[in-house]
Amino acid sequence: MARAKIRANTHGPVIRARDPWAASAGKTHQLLSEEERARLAVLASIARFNKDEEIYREGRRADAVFNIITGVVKAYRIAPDGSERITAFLFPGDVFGLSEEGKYTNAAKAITPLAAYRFPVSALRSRLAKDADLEFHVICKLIHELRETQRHALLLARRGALSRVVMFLQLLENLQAGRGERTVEIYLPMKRSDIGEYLGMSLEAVSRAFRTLTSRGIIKSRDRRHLKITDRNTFDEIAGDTASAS
Amino acid sequence: MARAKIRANTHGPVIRARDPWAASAGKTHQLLSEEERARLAVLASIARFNKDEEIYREGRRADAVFNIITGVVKAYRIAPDGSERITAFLFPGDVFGLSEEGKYTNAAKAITPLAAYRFPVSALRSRLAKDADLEFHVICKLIHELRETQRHALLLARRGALSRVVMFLQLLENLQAGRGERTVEIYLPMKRSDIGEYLGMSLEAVSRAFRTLTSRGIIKSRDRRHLKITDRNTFDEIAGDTASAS
DNA sequence: CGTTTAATTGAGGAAAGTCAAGTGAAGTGG
DNA sequence: CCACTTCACTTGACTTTCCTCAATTAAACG
Repeated sequence: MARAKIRANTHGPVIRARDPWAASAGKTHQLLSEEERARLAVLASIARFNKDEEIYREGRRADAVFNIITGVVKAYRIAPDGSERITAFLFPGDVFGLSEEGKYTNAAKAITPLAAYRFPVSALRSRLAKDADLEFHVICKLIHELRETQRHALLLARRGALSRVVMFLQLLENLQAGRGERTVEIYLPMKRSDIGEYLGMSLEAVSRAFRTLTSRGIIKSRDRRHLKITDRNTFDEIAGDTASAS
Repeated sequence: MARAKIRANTHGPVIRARDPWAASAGKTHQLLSEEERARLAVLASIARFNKDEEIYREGRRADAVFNIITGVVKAYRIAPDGSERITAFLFPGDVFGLSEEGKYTNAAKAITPLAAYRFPVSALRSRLAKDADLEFHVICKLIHELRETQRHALLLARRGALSRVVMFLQLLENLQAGRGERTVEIYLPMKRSDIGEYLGMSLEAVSRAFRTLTSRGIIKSRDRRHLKITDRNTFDEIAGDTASAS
């Protein structure tokens, strides 16, 4: 972990995405060349946050964009009734802190200890203006994020609680695979309530869905954060789509 | 209508979005300069489609990107059980046809008569590589679309049918306002079933929601495609957020 | 080891989905 | 121009599902 951090630190930012044009079998890869990473690294400082530490709040003046080195972030909004809605979970290689009219559109909080590059928007903007290649990579990353968000919307359009949870597990599995990690076990870095807020359902419903999946022998959990898929066929059937696609 | 078409045709593509950095009071504006429009126009041909005509299918090789001149498009996917899920409605100034691994990620169909610029991806890519300003505008548009999609996800996370329908109407109203059209009346170019598929609920539920809103005196419909908001306070209250924000 | 926070489980009620029938609108052909 | 056919939409009755409230158990932290 410390090792990985130092490596990333030394070589500069990593932006992971799927190429919108070339075939890549669902794998994400690093978009930036060594040279680009170096040029970007000089703009950035490294920011660290503790678990559960707030990074920024919705509506605050957006002065920086972040790129995750290690750790997991949740992006969320507070509904007028005080409830939280999670819009995305962000992992190493992801970018967050995009703004609208100069203000952050969601809040962001670290849900694990976090290390991230911090880019002042002004510096980043002028760098972008001079570097068409880099701009192109930003476009690729944005298209990638757009797809992920569409996927989230697709998930939320699902009626059944089981479908949603299964799609969510698929999502995590794909992300893990995309980062090149082992996928025999799925790791859930977030709480049940966070899952519920991401899936648009109560945490009780999430809990019940896990129980149902376990009792049907579809998944098996080592502890509350680690589980294995023991019946892939039924799993994919509940998900209802051909897993790896998109 | 014919007039607008000719104007757009003469001057080239229009890409509407909110600026991610400057304040713009929720208004979208044209991102491209006259010069850029001219440079883009030479790459494009104009494609026309009839109402209900399919433009492309999910998974097809993505050879072109489109920019709407007039008309409305729905982007959708067919779920494995045969049901349709609408991911977005697209209006004049919007871009569609983004791909992943060289393939369209959704299908697209015209829901009104449609005129659109058609850009071959190869030509567009090489044009982009030479034009940093244009790339920047593409980035702005993508960020804008990302927000819209997040908004859609946020909408889908809502529990109540009324909330969803009201948020949907807000969305249409904002889009109309952003395009500079009159907003005394909201125009719904799509069918009830399309609305249902966008909102993740049955068309019956949509119908019932409209009835409830009408009977409570919150909206008043001239016909099935035109309605007015007669009680803005209650309307915004049901939507639950401060309307114009984001 | 005790306290706090996270997660599970159960019972009851509200809400939307499904099925099915009926009404209204639009487009077609005589 | 009108009758007929078709498609879009509305409305009702019934069923399923998940949310809410509340009580318990399990895990994490000092």
